[in-house]
Amino acid sequence: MKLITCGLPYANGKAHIGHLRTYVPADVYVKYLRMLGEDVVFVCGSDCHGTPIVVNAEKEGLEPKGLVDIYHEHFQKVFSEIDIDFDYFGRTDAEYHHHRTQDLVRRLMENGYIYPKEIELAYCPNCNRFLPDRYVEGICPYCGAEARGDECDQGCGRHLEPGEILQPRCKICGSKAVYKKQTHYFFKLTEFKDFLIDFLSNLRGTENALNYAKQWVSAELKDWCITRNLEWGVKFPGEDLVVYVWVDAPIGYISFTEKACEKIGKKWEEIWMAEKKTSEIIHFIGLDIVYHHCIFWPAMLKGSGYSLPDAIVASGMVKVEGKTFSKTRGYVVWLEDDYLASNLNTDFLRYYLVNYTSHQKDLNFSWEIFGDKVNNELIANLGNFLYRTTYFVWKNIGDGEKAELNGFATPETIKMIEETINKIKSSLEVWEFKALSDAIMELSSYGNNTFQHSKPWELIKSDLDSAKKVLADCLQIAKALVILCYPILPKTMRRLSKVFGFDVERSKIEDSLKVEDFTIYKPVIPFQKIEKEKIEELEKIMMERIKKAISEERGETKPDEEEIKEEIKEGGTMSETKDVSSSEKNVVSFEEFKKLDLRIGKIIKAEKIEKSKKLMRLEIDIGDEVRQVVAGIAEEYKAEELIGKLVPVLVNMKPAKLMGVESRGMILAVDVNGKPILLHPDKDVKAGSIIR
RNA sequence: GCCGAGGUAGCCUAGCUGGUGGGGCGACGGACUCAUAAUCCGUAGGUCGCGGGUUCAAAUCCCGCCCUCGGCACCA
Repeated sequence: MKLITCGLPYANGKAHIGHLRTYVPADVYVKYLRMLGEDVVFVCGSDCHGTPIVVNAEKEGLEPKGLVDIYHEHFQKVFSEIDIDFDYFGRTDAEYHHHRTQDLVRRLMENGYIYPKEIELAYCPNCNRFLPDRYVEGICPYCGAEARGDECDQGCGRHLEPGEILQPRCKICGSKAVYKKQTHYFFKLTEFKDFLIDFLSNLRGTENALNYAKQWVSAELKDWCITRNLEWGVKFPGEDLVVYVWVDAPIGYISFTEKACEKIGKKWEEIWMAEKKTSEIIHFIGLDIVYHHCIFWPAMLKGSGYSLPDAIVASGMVKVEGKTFSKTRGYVVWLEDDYLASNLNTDFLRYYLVNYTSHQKDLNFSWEIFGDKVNNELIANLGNFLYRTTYFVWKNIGDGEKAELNGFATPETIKMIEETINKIKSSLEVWEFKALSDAIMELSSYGNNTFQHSKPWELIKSDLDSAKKVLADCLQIAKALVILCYPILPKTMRRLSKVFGFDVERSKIEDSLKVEDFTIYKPVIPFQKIEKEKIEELEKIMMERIKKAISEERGETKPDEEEIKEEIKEGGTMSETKDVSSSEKNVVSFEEFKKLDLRIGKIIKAEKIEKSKKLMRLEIDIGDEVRQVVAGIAEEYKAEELIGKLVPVLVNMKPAKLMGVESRGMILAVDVNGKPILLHPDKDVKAGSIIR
């Protein structure tokens, strides 16, 4: 038995193309395994806990559950329309999931892997409560950017542990938060280091995932705070706390498997209980959650006696129109509002996602390429062959109802199909769905070739027997294609299998090799071609969204269409192209220059920042005030020699924090191979003198 | 800066135990008409990121460098 899972969608926003980048290949994989006779369980579900959901629900005037209901239903609907057929699509706020989570946590406690520790947490005196990570805003201790309590989302992107953030403020009322002590619980991740190194060396999956994970484990591991102050979530046993959402979310793989097995009559213990395990566990995830699946998750499972995953398959990132996927910047394709609303065949999208590039690589989604691929590959090659073959037989051999062809395929044809099947099998082993679908398209091409060169339209007039021979070969290929394409194009192939008088959903791969007589019922046109206008319409929708996002970002000027097209062509974001050098554009207007507040400052105090290699804390007199500036010059200059020196200062530099020290301004220096050389005015001038 | 993954015709890619660089899409020309102007045949298009080296022979091995993407790090 094999268990296949997909990373859980967070029930806080709508489904977009990024989700499908993982789910479609996983579904394709599952459908092939089933056709190959494997016993498969396929599960997924909504990730329902965590602060963002609580915050958003509050914003919408809903209970968390109410918000989750909306998105849970949305995801289910979208997945079923796109023929992603999970055996069970659960939700982590369900009772059975809480039960499983608590069981796992208890086992970890019993085995001594969880310990309490008093930590300082942000507390809002005004709201009179502890602030969960996402309710806190402040300064990232690593890069100095504005950050959320759990993650430096604007700056360096680092995960922040509770209590790490500097200058915390309450996100709800905006007032300054204070630190208060409270006991939380930690998972001894550090004890699993050796285990993880060993585990990862045996883990299968895509290299993109495994390489990352190995890199992380060999670096420093920290114990992991697994409790939070929140009402919404799985109660931590014996405390008025909730387990961290990243602890309970993956446990959904277990709890959803239980429900799935209940439904289809299998034993979930054979999958998930270490001592009873007889099955394989394969996780399909996005590249962004490799850390959780390759580090936290196996350690949790190991520590609690559950089974370990056998393979982690990570899909590459999604780009939209050549740009990094971004909901806020408008580079996104919404499944319901964009794709499903367009009434395009959902199989088209499945084909694109599977066939554009290797599963591990970044996938670029562009409506223009989409239209080209569908019209020129899917329809012109595959669709055309299926239709021309079945239609020709039905029209020339049949009696209006159906056509019965006495004729059998030749061994050469069977061999060709066999080769295709072998390619499919070997591609599945390494999760290469592009190679797989290319092999199928090759078979279709071979079919077109056979048809074209044998000229049945001429033979039928002179030599009916020869014509039938040719047609039998073509029909065999066509029927094989219906079967072999089904996992990728389920909707279409279900329809087409009826033309051949069988149900492809119940077929096995080997059925495509079965040589038999054919009966063809009235053919259907496999795919509807995509009109140019449709593509333009969809491009326009995206364009409008990007335009809106840019104007929101800029605050005023609205970019025109040409500008965006230009920008898509060039690559690089709007803001990047604005100030990044590209010969002509690399010209600064006087207006722009005026924005810089450059002055001469006098260094009145200097001291090296402890524990830092390069950083120097400076106090600089800039005329009307004394500024604290951090500069990376400690390797080149000693504190004593800096006192009294006049240096150029960019006064209105965005403030930042470095090594926990605030820096308000930036001193200018010459860069010689990365080493700073300070600049001094030619004559002695007053501190605060303007530079221009 | 460090660590990964990459850089092969306009785009997606195969080839990476070394031996005259394959395929698909697009472009161009032709053939055909059963077919959703689909198909089939042919042509053009590549300094295989750059520079060295090993070798009779390198996209393929070694060294250095550049660029892209992702992760990490004390960029101000």
